[in-house]
Amino acid sequence: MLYVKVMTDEQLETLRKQIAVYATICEQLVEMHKNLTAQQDLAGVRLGNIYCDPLMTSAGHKITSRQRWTPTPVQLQILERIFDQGTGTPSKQKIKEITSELSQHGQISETNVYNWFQNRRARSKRKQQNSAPNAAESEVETEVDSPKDKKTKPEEFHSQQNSDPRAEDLCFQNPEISSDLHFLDPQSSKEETIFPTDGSLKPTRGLGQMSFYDGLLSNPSMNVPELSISFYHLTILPGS
Amino acid sequence: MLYVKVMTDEQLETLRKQIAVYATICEQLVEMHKNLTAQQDLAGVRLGNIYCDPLMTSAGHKITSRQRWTPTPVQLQILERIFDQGTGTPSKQKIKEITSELSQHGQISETNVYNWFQNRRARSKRKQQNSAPNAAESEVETEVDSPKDKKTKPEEFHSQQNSDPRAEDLCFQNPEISSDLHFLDPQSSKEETIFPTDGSLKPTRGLGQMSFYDGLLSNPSMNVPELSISFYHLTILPGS
DNA sequence: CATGTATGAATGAATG
DNA sequence: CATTCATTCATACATG
Repeated sequence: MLYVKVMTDEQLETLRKQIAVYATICEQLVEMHKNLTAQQDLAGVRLGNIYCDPLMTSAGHKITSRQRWTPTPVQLQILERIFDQGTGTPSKQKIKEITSELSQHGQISETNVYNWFQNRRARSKRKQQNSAPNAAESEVETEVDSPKDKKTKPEEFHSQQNSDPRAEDLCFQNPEISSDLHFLDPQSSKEETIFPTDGSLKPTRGLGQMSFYDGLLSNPSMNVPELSISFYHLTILPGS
Repeated sequence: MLYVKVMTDEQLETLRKQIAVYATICEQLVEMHKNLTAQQDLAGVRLGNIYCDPLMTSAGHKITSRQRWTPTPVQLQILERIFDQGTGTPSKQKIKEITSELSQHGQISETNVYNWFQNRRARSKRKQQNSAPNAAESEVETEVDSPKDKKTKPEEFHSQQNSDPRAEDLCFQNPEISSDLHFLDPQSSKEETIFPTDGSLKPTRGLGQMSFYDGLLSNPSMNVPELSISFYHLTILPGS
């Protein structure tokens, strides 16, 4: 069963504007901050580091944990990008290069990179097979910026929705999805995107724990993540 | 002919996350600024702030909280039983079977089952070794448990999807706002908003703490908007 | 309404 | 690669 969200143009427009405000705010904030730090230089605080967490309480023991490597936002971004480029074979050499590059954005080892790719691929695959059946016109799946979305897959709907669609008048009965639903051809005509930018930030998980600078100021391009969501065009034909 | 935009759950989720990043960035910037300024005109004034909390506006929509799967009593019971049977290896195939069975007692997916066993085993083991080996010198290890750091993290939106338990029969659940798409089932309107409008998304964060950015954030044109876009729920019944 | 706990999920690393 | 383990995160839920 296909299951989607629908927006009117008006809603889309609103969303677009609202998000634009966010982008603006972020840019401004960053700009302001830069000026500020430029003035007094220091600002040593910056690399606040994540896991320090002085609030750890319990007195006595310090934060000794943290053995597991955790990619910083930038690193993750880069990794994802590389991953998307399809070069599914991170050769030994490649690994070294990547590691080298990523090390500029934080602690990292070749093993980390290796494992990352290993896991990324495996999970990406498993996720795919799990949501395969539902993919009617899978190609329509615009890349929504994402490589392979997270684990979230359209919950298995208990199969039994086999009964003939009865509420035809109110429903979208679609004997053949393609006949009732006309998606914009993803290839020929570009679909609409909220923002035309390339955007490729995958906020995989809370960023709160990572050094903010890793994600912003350390980033060469020093920019706020761009948003790029594409939508399908759904044309509703007068029901039968 | 009606004409609307369509989003899949994946896309919606991506959008949600991406926007969350903006919120996080704003929050972090504010936090950083706080640290910076704290160096120069430390302490003092800043506390004068009042918690204007202008963003807490909270339109108060009861965001449909459907994220984490929660096993029903029956399901749990079954799971436990299977677990006790010792078959520590819920093979792929077995998972399917179990899932299939449990689905008769409520929404559930293979992933859920998989995770459940994974966690069950792990925790079962940890508990065991946590109480048994006490005889040994536990020495310094006063707090074996999880550090449970209290780092103040920005809200993160998890939401996976899955959604209404029973949407198969109706097709278009439409929120009130648009009369555009009015041809469907007005009775069961289940509107969804991208974000809870309770302000948790805003860079606001704690109470009065931003002094420098107050102006910015308060600027009418810059004010972070309430991100609340409603979507229609469009369910496409499988053609026969 | 704040704080603590149980637990579903995400993910780095290890093993075959 | 395919699976599995271990650790950590974040939220649901119970408590005072």
